Amino acid sequence: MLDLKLIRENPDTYKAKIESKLDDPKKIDQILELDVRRRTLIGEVETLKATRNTVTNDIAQKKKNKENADSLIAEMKTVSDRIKELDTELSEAENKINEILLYTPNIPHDSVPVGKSAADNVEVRRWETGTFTKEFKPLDHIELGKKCGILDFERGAKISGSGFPVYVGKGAALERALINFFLDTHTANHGYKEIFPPFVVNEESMKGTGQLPKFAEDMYTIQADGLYLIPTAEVPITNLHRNETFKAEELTVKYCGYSACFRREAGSYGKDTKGFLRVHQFNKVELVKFANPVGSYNELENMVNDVENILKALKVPYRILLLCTGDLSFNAAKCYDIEVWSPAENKYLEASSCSNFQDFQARRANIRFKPDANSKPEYVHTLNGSGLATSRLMVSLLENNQNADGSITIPEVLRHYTRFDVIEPA
RNA sequence: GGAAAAGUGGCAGAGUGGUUGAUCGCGACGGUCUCGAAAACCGUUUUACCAGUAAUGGUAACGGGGGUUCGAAUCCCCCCUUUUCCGCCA
Repeated sequence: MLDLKLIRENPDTYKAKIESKLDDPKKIDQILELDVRRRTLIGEVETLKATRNTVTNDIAQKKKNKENADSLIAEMKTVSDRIKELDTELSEAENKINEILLYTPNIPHDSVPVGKSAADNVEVRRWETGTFTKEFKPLDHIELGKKCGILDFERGAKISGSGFPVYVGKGAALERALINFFLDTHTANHGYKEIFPPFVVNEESMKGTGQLPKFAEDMYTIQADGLYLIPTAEVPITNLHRNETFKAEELTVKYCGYSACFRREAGSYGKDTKGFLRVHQFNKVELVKFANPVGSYNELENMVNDVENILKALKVPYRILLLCTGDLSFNAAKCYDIEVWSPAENKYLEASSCSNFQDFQARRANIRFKPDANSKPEYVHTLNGSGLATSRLMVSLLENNQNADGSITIPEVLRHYTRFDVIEPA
């Protein structure tokens, strides 16, 4: 959520920034109009409340002296009625402002390139060691999965629906190995504290991180209990500190956590439907940071490096993109996508995005810190990144490590976890 | 699922319709004393919003939301959370 005061002070900047994010700058005008109305109403109603408060004291005094206060009471009755009316109008105006703000995206950081679509994203760097150079035509991950008997999309569709893959045998073990490898690396080498969060959260949490109200149709819901299946561990982990205030010296707080992720992917039917490319349930280890605004952009760069270390260790070719304003997600002020190479698709697949949300989520979720003992609390900056999602990484991993006979070589760093070196065709 | 109790300022804990934003204590902060510290003593100590350059003034907030009343921390209704007991399940 954006800061109403800052909007009031710099309306033109905000309009331009919103427009660069391909959203409607008229929202800013609407907010400002409602804000004027709101402040007028506040002036009126608070004046009335002030008189009521003094007269009410007079009434109390008269009653104490056994004097008659009937006329004052009658007078205050009409004042109170008017107050009630104005309060209603006021809360209507405030609700409207809030509603618009909840649907208004974060504004991009100045270092974000202006652009209209994914085509305008800027490639920052590339790491190609391990690119597929073998002498045969690579199979795609679906064919490999079938050949080796490690992935079962058909039975997944039978028991749950399409987009719910089943991992079998060494496939399941490999999935588990990846998750453990990510968590161990981030906790042991990168200084994150591990969290194993609930996979289901309440509405407040979904609002706090910005999934609600705008993206309600993307969530799986548990209607009877008013709960939501999480689309990412970002939601429970960021909300751990909802309505809390950090001490400055506690920052940066760094968490990593595994969760299954549930996404309805409403409206994206027919797009990337093959195998793992777009699924309703997948596994992810998420990185979350609560940072002092002063250093938050350094923390973003560090987070990208943390993810890169994993890919380098796995010897998966990848590239880093800096997203342009038009491709930036609703919550983000700046975002890097990390894409892994799929030799069978002959393209890069998004496997991670690392974002700085600045105070956008912190304002919604009321997460603050005290710069020093005597100062007023300020909002922290929240950051998060996938470190990593297993499904698209699995695509790259299987395809890049396949051999001519259809077997798949396990990257060395994972063998300690899998306790096998190779997956043979079934 | 059933029953009971509780939810007040950083913490602890008073307060059952009228100057109560809220006694007292602890903590924190500032000061006196001291070479320094402790102790003691004095003082300060919530947040949000509105108006104002500011000093300051005003409004609101006692788990959340409604209601009664001229007036609600205090009365009524609904919800949430916590604790305890019973049942059920692991």
